[in-house]
Amino acid sequence: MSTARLRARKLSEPTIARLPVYQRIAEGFERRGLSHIDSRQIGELAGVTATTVRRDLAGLGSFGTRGAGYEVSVLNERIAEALGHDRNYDVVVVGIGNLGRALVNSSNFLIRGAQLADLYDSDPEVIGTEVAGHIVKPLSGEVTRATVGVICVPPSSAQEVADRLVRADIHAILNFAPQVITVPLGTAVHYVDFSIELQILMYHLNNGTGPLGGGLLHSLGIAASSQSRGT
Amino acid sequence: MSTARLRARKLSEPTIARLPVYQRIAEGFERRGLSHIDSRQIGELAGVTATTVRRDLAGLGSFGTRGAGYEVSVLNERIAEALGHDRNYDVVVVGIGNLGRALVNSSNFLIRGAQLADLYDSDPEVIGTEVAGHIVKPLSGEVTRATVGVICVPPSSAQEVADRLVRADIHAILNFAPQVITVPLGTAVHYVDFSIELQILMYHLNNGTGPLGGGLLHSLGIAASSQSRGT
DNA sequence: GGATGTGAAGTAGTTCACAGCC
DNA sequence: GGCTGTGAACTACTTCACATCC
Repeated sequence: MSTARLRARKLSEPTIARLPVYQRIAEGFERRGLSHIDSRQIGELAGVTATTVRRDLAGLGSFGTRGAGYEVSVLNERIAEALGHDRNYDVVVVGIGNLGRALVNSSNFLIRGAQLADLYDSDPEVIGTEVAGHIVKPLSGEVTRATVGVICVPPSSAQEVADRLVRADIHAILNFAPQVITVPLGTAVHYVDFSIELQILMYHLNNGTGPLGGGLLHSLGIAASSQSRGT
Repeated sequence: MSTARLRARKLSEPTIARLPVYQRIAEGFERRGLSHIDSRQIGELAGVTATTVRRDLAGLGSFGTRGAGYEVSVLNERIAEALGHDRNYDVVVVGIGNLGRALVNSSNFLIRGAQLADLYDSDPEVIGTEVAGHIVKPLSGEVTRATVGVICVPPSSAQEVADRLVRADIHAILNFAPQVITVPLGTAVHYVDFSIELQILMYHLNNGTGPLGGGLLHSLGIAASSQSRGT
């Protein structure tokens, strides 16, 4: 592996959260047939300064061209590498209600490097139906071995589902249920809560000048990710 | 001026993003009939240190009791105030597909201070049906005056919908479509992108020790909002 | 000329450590 | 005893400014 060195670099959390944004921008340029992009353009679209973009990208190795910017195909490639998109992780989704359907049908959710392995639900009406090209399986059975498990069930059954995923030897969980779940040491849980962004918006509305009243065209809030210890 | 509420205090962005998490934890304690909670407990459940919790809460005024912690009802109240939950903002949702339905039916999305005003869709099959107690209106008509507009349509029509919301004098937009939209100065747009959290998870999987490989019980990531390309 | 990449400076956020109070 | 609230120290992140290279 000649590219092993890229793995070794440790990127800061804010940087990691911005890379997917840059990548989407680069993909847009690529679709439009543009071959180059510079840090100022990325910054404007991403809502951050050009300097921040350059710092972030410098962390992936120096692949920009002075005077010309970044080649979009290379940019895409480097970000994909950095984020582990060359890996093809299997993703299982549990809970095929509105949210689960929205996710698996989204052009956006399953990006390169993540592939849908299986869908599970407990509702007999849903089991056996086809969603996003997959037959929904009963939750009662065995869960496929996969890398990432996504929980889209109501909060009341989130913990039960988490336990099941853990039993299936899944060590990375993305939890969309508004419910704190506990898992054994060595398993990662990330929580996604779309009400938080609404609440942040409300805070700023309520307080006049935030990052938005300030007259900016748009504001960018970045994921804060952290961890806790438990039982 | 000092009679005014805690409004005046300016909270840091990371603090604002954590408050909704603390609030959910406090609500959980309240439901379980517990009257007090301390910073260490909140920290463990939220995935941050006890010191961070105390700093954050100190920003809302000193309402803890030394030796005993925080009274959950007071804690809830203070956070609600700080986030502007006493305001009752009207929220309109455009795009009643899977995602729109998931949002409006979620116990979680519409929190105190935000109330659903109207739902819109362009699909004749959907218009006129009842969702979450509201009759879905045609997007072709006039959009109700509201405080916050939520976009849940496919990326290709996101800009068009944004224009319409702006015309309806809405100055705060929450965009779930993976598409950068441009709005006039003075309008705030927050982006929610649930693939980002998955990508962060993948990065850490790929790199072994992240905030998760470190052997922690679980990590807490907060929904990311971001920005991508436009036009 | 024009844009990257990066030391140096500046700013924001977190953690330490402990005084203060219950 | 226990836990809050906070100055002080520390760490992380961002921005400035410019040397560097195409």
